[in-house]
Amino acid sequence: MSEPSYLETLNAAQKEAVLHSGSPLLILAGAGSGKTRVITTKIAYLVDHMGVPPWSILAVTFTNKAAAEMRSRVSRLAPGAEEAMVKTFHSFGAWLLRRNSHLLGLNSRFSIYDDDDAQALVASITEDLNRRETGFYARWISRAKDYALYPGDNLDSITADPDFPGVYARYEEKLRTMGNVDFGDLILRSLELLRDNPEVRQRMHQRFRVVLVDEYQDSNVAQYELLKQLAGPDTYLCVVGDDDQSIYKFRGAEVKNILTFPDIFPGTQVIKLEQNYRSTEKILKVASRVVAFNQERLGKTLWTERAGGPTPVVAFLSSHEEEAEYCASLLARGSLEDTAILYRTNAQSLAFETCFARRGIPYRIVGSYRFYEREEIKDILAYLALYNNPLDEVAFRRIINKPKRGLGATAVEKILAALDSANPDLWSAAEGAAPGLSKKAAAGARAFGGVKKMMEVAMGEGAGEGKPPLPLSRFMETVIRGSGLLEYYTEKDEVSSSSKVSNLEELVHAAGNYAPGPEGLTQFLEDLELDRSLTEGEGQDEHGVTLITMHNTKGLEFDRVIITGLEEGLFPSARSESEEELEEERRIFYVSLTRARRELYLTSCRRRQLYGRWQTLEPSLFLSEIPRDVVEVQGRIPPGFGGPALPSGSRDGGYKPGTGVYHDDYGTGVVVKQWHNGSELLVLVRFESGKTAQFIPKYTPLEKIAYD
DNA sequence: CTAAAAACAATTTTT
DNA sequence: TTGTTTTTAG
Repeated sequence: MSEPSYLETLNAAQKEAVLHSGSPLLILAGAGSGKTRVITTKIAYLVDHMGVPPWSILAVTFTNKAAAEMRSRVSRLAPGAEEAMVKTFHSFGAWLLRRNSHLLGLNSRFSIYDDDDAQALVASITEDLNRRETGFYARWISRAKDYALYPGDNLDSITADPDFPGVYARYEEKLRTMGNVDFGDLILRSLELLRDNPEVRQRMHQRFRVVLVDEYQDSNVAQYELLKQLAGPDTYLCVVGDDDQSIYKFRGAEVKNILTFPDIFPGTQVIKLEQNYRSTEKILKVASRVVAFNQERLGKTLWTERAGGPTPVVAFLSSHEEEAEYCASLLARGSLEDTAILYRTNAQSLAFETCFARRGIPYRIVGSYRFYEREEIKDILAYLALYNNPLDEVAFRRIINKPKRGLGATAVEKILAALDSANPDLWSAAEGAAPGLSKKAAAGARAFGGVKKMMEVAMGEGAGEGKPPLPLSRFMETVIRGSGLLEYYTEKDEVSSSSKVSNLEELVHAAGNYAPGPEGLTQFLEDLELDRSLTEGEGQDEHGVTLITMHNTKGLEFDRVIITGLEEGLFPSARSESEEELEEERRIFYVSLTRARRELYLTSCRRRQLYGRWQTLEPSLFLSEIPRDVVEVQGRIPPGFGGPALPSGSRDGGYKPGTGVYHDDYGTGVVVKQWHNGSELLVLVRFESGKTAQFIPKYTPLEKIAYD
């Protein structure tokens, strides 16, 4: 058979990766090395030339955007190959659970709880916890599930909180009684399903002969375990990733998954894609030198044929305001669309927004508003979720008194207590509990029960049995009006000139693409739950310079990249104290650097307003890791830059005598002396008040300030 | 129950 | 400084 034309343009390593077969394959794909191209070509080739039926191929990604991109590129390469299943890990889990809900005791129309819902569930099973605390528990539960840990397991690695195992256990119990799942369950319960049901597992092995995983360095332990279950003796397994671009540890991503892949799957062949097609040689040099400081890596060396290009610039500036001005002056030439301004924290965007608005420079901020997280959207979705699963207590609590029906905390408890065989669901429990409630509350409870009947009629179920279901968009309108939310939000919009009603209309519009009836509704809800970028908010200008967090740039590229805020405490973040965390910050830097095609600027400010207070900052450790001869330095060069990298232990030790500090109780003062007592650093400070005090900066918040 | 005052934190984020 | 949550007063 002749070679298809799409193979001709690949380099040797890429081609080898596409043609490889017969053993597990790990593709280590450096930034800009044509990773997506290889993976999509591989799928096309398998279908076109290896006789693999497309439906027996499973390709897993981490984001919906990546899945959509992959799907469209595959179908362009080989018509027919788009039959391959390309899904995110989570949507694959949902697909699997939906088909096997009976084996796991799930409601067949289960809903998927997001982080907010999970937190609401924590709140409902605990007492006297504020939002912060329930948030902690919800996050710990989610993290435990990332690591495939159950309430009975040793959870010390998650938190030392003694109440955590109990809260986690009650959370799980409640979730299972309701028959719903959270995000973590999409992976964890899929894993259980395959592990405990040999028939299901074998069926999957027969169905999926080829399993591909993209961005494997982002996978967590549960996903890794799921992958092991999915890989049968005859499954062709191929994972693609870059250990240097693993930047999601804080949400459970485990670099070890990719580092140890060859050990776990014996016989693995490793192919490295090291030719970079994106950046100039000079940019790559900066990136390579910096990331080489990391110990925990497999080690690759990116190279390129793109010699020449402008020398990367390091600019030392006096303040964040000057930083914004500096960016603005750069933007005076070149294209706005091809430029991105990167920062570590979202709060940093403000200075740029202010400056650019004043100067009339159009900009767009990536990833700020989320349609799905809006109050009115979540409200209406809660009505639908409770319709689909009438035991969904989280949805119930959200909407029972919204709009106001005169049902307070007492009434809610009475209704929940009325759940029994006569009133097996929360709608009828509300009606059943009515006689025991105050007159006003009783009327409200009956009205609430009535909403369900109205929904049934529109859906052609229950009270509406025999009638054809309304189109889904008409059904949505019925719910919005019948629940009373339309009136409620119309009024709110008038008072606070918001546009909640039009957001609801947008949701109705989106429902128009789905089939009428319960199946369409369930699919609609699942799509919304799993893809929250689906209906991005209005946003600012579609064109203009891009303002974006470093994390959000993953997978993107720009002609010109400006990385801002290279200061100790900001980037690397003050929160990253261990060597491991510092390495993760360095990978974030690496990802940021490798986004640039041609021009690269790095800025570092001497002073910056943080949390409303001016702070003096030292240049980032990372700047000292860049060799002087590969960059051009602008501005006043601070001492220490350009020398050997500082040992990481001394990063925070800078309380030289004369350093200005601020203490919340004592006020401003000057360091008199600093010394070490064993491993602890101590400082003696004389305050303006005349008082003198001694601190261990590690435990006492002392802010360094400019003192003159 | 609402509105005003006080207290309190404040990375990174997809599913 | 900012936005949010909790407390308090009415």
